[in-house]
Amino acid sequence: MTTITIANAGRHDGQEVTIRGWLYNLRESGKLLFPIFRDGTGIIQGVCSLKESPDAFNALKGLTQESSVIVTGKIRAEQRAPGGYEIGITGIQVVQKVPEATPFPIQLKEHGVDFLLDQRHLWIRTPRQAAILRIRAQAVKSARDFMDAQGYTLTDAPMFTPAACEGTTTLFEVNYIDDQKAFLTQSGQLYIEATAMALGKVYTFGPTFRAEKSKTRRHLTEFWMLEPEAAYAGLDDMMELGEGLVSAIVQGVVKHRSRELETLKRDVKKLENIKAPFPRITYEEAVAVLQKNGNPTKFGDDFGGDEETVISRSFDRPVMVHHYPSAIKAFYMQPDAQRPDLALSFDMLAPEGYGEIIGGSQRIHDFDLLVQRLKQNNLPEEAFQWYLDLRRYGSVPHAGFGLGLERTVAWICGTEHIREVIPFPRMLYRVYP
RNA sequence: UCCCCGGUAGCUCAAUGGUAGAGCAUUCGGCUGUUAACCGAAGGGUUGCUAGUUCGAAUCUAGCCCGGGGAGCCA
Repeated sequence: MTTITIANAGRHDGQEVTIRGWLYNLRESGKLLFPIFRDGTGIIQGVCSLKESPDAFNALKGLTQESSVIVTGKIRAEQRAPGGYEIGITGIQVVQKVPEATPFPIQLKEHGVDFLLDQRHLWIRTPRQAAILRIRAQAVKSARDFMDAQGYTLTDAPMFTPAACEGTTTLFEVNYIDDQKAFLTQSGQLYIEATAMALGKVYTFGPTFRAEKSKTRRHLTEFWMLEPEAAYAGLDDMMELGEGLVSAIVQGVVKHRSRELETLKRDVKKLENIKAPFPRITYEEAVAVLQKNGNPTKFGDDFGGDEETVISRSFDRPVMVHHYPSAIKAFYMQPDAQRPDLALSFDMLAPEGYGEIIGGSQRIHDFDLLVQRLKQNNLPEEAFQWYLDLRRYGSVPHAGFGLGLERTVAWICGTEHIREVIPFPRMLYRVYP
């Protein structure tokens, strides 16, 4: 007997097969049962009649949702079945029956956010959530394949750090060994600046932690970030890399996860259009776009969610806004030679109102300027000595950016909130399950 | 930290000052092509907590707790 996955059921039309999975739903119609099974790759309807398979019928009748089962039967094309194929059940083994006293809490209907988040360990079994997690995995694979093909080497940054990377955002403090203080990283950037000077072109990809009191659909306390850094690279190099990376991620998902996008009812045409080059506008041009749309933003203001939405809605592809004022950007960003009040920085804003998915810049490579900026930002110089070493020993112009994985995947999936695109979201006031 | 919204059965919601209800889920019964199946019946409630107003509070008031969305900040 061949054991198959439901996703491949169509290839076994007419064959007797085994499916190992769970009971997703059961419709009973007298002496005829219509169970729907899932196995993580998809769902398929089964048919079981009392007359033809009495043993299987009795095992299945009244069986509770999410009971684990091993089913044997014949695959056949069937117009009336969801998905076009069904399995005519000849045998069933119940691996574990969900007790009636404790039924599976997630039903085939709408549920509230609070409830679903409390049940996240079970929520991920639903077809929609499973599709999202597969798309996330594909996005990671496409991103890493692209970076590797571009000659970038993965160099992992530490999770424990002795000080802030940017000083402004709130850090999680942890007790390190023998009463030392340490913090959970908020970015691997400072460390990959070091590995970039060792290896040339590098990136880091892993979780980062921000103890910000942010309660919005775009924020997680723990999120994953892919950060490239390259020696002898400038702002334009990073914008080119960024548009190539995002194109590769989106096209990889479109190519390999069309079934999942269909499950999510995502408009794939909008994604197929996401190909480099992306539009680029300066900060000053972006301010003009905002003012034309009646937004009160003036030169020198930073953009909030509303502003990002207005700007990104003006384009059908991600747009890169560059040359922000230094005053509203991080201390380590290189000023423009012609316009010292502007930083060689850029943000990439995703379309459809999803906002910033990349933030990047060329870094300050001059020792004295960096020391000056540390002082201006009241950052402890002692903690940054190793970082300053990178400007003492063969300093070169270099640049990089950070891509937020969850924001990118949320946009690709079209989800309302980024909490759905990570298996177990960590948010303000929520660390369960 | 601030602003806005919410908390009623396991779940999704109704009841706006006068006996706390429906659908789903669960249990029992019926149905040979169902599509979140359908039909009939049953069990299931300290209306987030505390105090107050009132003859009477799920409903009005105050405080607190919990959750959601947003601002700031950021990916």
